[in-house]
Amino acid sequence: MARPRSTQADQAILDATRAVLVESGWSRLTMAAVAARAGVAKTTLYRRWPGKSELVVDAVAVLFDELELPDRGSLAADIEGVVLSFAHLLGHPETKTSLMAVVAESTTDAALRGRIKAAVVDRQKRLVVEGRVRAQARGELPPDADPVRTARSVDLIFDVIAGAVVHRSLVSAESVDAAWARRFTALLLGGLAALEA
Amino acid sequence: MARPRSTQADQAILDATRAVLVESGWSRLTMAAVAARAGVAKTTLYRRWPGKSELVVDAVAVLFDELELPDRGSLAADIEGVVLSFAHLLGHPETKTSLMAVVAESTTDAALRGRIKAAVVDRQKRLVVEGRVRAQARGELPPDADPVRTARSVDLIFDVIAGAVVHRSLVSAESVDAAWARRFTALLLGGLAALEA
DNA sequence: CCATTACGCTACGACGAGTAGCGTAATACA
DNA sequence: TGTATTACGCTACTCGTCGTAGCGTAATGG
Repeated sequence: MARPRSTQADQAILDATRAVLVESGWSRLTMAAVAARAGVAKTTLYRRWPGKSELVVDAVAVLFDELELPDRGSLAADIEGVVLSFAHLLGHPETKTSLMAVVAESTTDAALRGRIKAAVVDRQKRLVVEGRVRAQARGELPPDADPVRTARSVDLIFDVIAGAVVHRSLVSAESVDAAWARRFTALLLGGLAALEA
Repeated sequence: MARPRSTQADQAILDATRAVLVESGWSRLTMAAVAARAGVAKTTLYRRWPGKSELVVDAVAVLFDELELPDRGSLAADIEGVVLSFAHLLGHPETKTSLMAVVAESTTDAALRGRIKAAVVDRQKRLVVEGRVRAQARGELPPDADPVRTARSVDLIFDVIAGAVVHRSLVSAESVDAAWARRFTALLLGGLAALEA
């Protein structure tokens, strides 16, 4: 029975966060700058988010939603495709910077860890599930037997794909190009065959 | 023709950095605290390292040197072993916190990226090379043919192993236990067979 | 013994996180 | 159409940390 929060302000703040992130990177992103850019008071930010990390997680999570899995005709082509689009996404400064920054913060903050898991990790596992279903329809993979076993496989594959791409591009600091994607896919496909056997 | 820098102070500073890291984590690690713990003046830190990130990279790099690859009799057992010891290392707060923190910083700092690559990544690739040589001696893998191809394989395998373990334990926030290591190893071995074929 | 450099110390400026308090605007509900 | 209730903007503030300046002192090579 009172004034509700402006959803318009929410949107403006998240947009502004991404914009400032692109320009300044994580370390030089200040709450004051976000507030100014969004056209709201700094206090409004703190009324909605506990701090910088949480704000950035929410602002960045949607960026990963642009990842899709168009049907490229074979499991191999699908994997190569998603590897390359994930790498492309990680090429954007605001994505890599903020993803790593919030992951780093999360190592000493359990609540933040949960937020990342819900907003990014669990949301993107859909890609693995989708690719799997499609491959099964094509007859490239056997149908699911045990649901527990299936869930474990999805988790494993997700960590292998996402982990390898992130590690190569951000830690090893080497480019994820078509040639690398092809070799990685060959490795993964061979592994999948062994796993399902 | 003058007073040289105290190497003893260098050591004390690096030790202190690790100690403070354990107690406070990255975000609450202050240069003042490190200086106090090391028994030196804060200015002495800045005379040697440009900032916090560079100091922490140097302090943490040596932690990864404790990783070894004892001969467990088979390639599968060797991989499982190194996966588990890497996961164990990442279990220590100071390792995971500082590794992620410096990687995050490196996304906007090319010099730091180079420092990490030299001090951590390139140093630890020895593990992959060693496991590979050992497996070849056992006849589990074919001998090297093309050196370029070999180098690419080493890079790929390194990113897959390190990436998957880091991603699972730090991003997905799930534990890397013996069961997971076994499944991951099965996947990787299957992939290696396909890669070498 | 002397020039040179490192070191410890104190003090300081700059900046950003996060909070408090107040007046005002917007909305649900009666 | 009021009226209670809550969001909002604004200003001002505390607090902590980074990074630097300047100075006197200690250690070392020649």
